[in-house]
Order: sequence, then C-alpha cells, then structure tokens
Amino acid sequence: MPQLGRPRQPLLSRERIRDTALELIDAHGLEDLSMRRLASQLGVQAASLYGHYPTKDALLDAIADKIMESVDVSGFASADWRSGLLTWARSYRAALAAHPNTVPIVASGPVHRDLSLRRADAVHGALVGAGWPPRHATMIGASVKYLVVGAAATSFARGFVDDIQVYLDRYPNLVQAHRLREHAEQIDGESFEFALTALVSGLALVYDAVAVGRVQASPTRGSTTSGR
Amino acid sequence: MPQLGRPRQPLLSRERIRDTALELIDAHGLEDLSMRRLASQLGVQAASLYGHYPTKDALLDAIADKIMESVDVSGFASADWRSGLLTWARSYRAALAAHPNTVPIVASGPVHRDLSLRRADAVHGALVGAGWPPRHATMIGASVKYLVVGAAATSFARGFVDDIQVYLDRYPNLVQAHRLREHAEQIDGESFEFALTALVSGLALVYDAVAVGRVQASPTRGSTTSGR
DNA sequence: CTCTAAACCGAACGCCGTTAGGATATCGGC
DNA sequence: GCCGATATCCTAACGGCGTTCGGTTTAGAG
Repeated sequence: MPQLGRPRQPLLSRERIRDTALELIDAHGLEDLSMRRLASQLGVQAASLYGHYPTKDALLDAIADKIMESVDVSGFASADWRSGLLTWARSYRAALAAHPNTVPIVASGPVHRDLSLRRADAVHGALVGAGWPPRHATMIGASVKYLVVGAAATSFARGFVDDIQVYLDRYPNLVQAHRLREHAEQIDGESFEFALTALVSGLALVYDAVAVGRVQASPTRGSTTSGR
Repeated sequence: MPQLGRPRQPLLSRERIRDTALELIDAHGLEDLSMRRLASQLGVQAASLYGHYPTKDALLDAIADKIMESVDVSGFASADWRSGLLTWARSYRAALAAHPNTVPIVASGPVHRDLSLRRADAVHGALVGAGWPPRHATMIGASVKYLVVGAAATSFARGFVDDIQVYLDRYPNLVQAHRLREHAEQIDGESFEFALTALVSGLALVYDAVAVGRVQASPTRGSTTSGR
C-alpha cells in the first residue's frame, strides 16, 4: 500500500475544513469535535489539517468569525439608534441561535477578532452620532451584547432535564412556566424579544436625560467629544 | 518505598477537593485544571479523587453549586418586585464575577441543579405574587439571567488584546471607549449596572400595562397558582 | 526535464479522564 | 487482643486527545 503523496486535486481547503467542522459541531456538539474525527469525516488523516490551520483553536476562531459574518450593523446607517440597535441585536442573536453548540467559542473573546472590532466600532460610532455620550455608547453596546450572549448561553432548550416529573412535585411555581420542554425554543425567543424591548424602552428614558446635540433633527450643540 | 495504605486521618474530603479545585481554576483558569494537577496540589494521586467524585464533571458541578450558594433571593420576601429583582441580579453577578474563570461551568445548565431550581421557583413565585402574569414572570426571570450570564461571559476584562496600538489606528470610535484596559473591570461593573437599571425601568413600564391584582398593597384576587 | 514546494501520511510524544486491582491502616465486633 | 471488613490511597494501564516530525509522492514553475 503505497503512500499517495500529493493528490491531483487538493482534498482540503480552509473553507472545507471550517465548514465541515461546523457541521460536526452542529450535529454532535462541541465536545465531540476532535481533529481526528474531523479528519476522518474529510477522508483524511488528522495531521493533514495542520497544513491549513496551525492549531485547533485557530480553526475554532475561523468558525466563530464565519458565524459572526451574518451579524447586521447596517441598521445604524439609515435608521435611528433604536432601530439600529434592534436590528443589530436580533441578527446577532439569530446568528448564535442558528449554531447553539458554538456559543462557547463565539462568546469567548469576541474582541480580538478583527471583524468584531469593526462591528463594535460601528455600533459605538452610530450611538455617539445619535447623541449618546461616548461613555453611554460603550455601556449600551455592552448591554446588548450581554443580552445576546446570555440568551444564547442559557437557553431554556438546553437547561432542562428530561424527567419532567421531578419538577411537578418539587417546584410548584414552575409548573406553569416550564410545562413544555418542546416549547423551550419558543420561550427562548420570546424571552429574548421581551428583554430586548424592555431594555430599549429603558434606554429611551435615559436618552431624554443625557443625550447631547440633535434630539430629533435640531443640532443645538456641536460639541460631542465630551463625556457627560 | 512501601505503599502507605489508609492514613490515620483522611487526606481528602469532598470539600477540600472542591475548594482546592476552585482555587486552581481561579488562579490558572479552567483549562489548566486536570485531575492529575489537582491531585498533586492535594498531595495525592489522581486516582484517589475518584473515591470522592465519580467524575470530573461531577466535581465541576459541585463547584458551580458552591458558587451559586451566595446568590440572594431573599429580597423577594420583604421588598417589592423591583428591589427583589435588583438584589437577586446583583448578588448573582457578584457570585460570577468573583470567579470569572468558572463562568462556563456555572452558566451551562444551571437548571438541573436542585439549588438553582429552587431559586428559579422563588423568583417566579414572587413575581407572580406581585401581580405579573406567569408568562411574564418566566420571561423576566430569563431576562435577568441573560444579563447576568452575558455580563459574566463577555467581560471586557477578558476581551481585549494586550497590544493597544492596534486599536488606536484602526478603530477611531473605540479609542475613547477602550482607552484603558486597566479600567476594564470598572467598565464591566458599570455596564452591568447600567443595563440592569435600564431593563428594570423598561419592565416598570410593562408592569403598568399587564399587572393583575395587587398594585400596591391591595389583595384583590386570591387566585394564584403560586406560593410566593 | 529538473527542482521546489505543496499536500497528505504514519508514527510518535506527552497529556488527559478514567478504571482495575492491590496495598495498608483503621475500626467495630467478638 | 485479635480479625475481618472497609475506607483510603497507590501503581499501572487503556484509549483518546492535540500536536509534531519526518517522510513520500505529485503538481507545476523554470
């Protein structure tokens, strides 16, 4: 059985490796992804992967970047800050909810990846442009991220145990709430939407108190570098 | 070198193992905790740990439970729902912030642990007792958890890279916001407090629209599926 | 046609969680 | 005062992991 050497057409590419890895994670969870298993799925030996990614962590980073590509900050360009925020938050959550098993890698250290920084920059800039003091813009960006990441990480769908009966006896107040595990996904979505709406409502109250400059369409003061 | 056999006084206990493991996680991170390293820190061999915990995951669960012990839901008993919520959220966040490296284990599946269920039950019951519809109570509990877990998981303090210069050139809007990595902890705390306040303000608006029964201190309807 | 570089492979290293089986000391019952 | 039971820890090993080293073969440039 001769070693096959370099194939006529490459079996591997960064994209194929990354996408197959994501499929495996989606199907069997993050913990079940090993370089050997991924390689075998690709019809290849584990060592070959290291010609394309220096490390498993680098591969996971690439997956995280791919997922974050679908996050949409375009709403900040045209609409007001509330709509921009909502669009951003919803697309962000949708991106995570589409690949729930990747949450640990996407949520951890989103900020040394270039793409995420550019997004954070866009959000921050838009909020400041809308009249928020920079300090508040930072906190708002963080707040929305908290909600998104928290929602993705603590999904009801993953949180409950299969044996329903235990809840019924011991935790009377939960009976109504968690009656249905099958509806967990729906509860997740509704809770996120509820939280997001409440948060933005609360922000609107703050806005009236602290915003500088253009409240609606009247540039009263040009100075914006100041921090409240 | 004779095997030592059973010692006069046990070298290990569930508590000592658990606490030492937590110390190691706090000091060197979750990834650096291995059963062998933990054992060696305890002056023991790895296999000995399995007499006290059946599995590494069981040990991590015990650590998570320990951390969650300090979460305070007592505020719901005496104060109104807003204060109770704030007390709960702040103590919850404080618990996670005290051991940031454990966030992955505490955040994942908090709800098959008995203690967490009892707490969820208390929160839910209190909100319903205060007049929130059960559906809303569920979503509020989830919302606050989102904020807490998200804040703990996406801390600024872990998110940034050491090389400051890269930010200055490329992301002009971030310059002001992230000027200081050393202040990251403070930013984390302030952002959480900001988000929590905004969320609860938003909730208050919803409350006026949907709450049933006792608005202030008037028990108009006794029908509650809940105990509170 | 030759030479370099690309692409994959086989085997190994050291670490991991976990298990099986064994050694020794303590302790309750006689 | 002894004896078996049991608690406690140990040695050794298994299979799997991420990763590296040194091939072997082929594609494509000159």
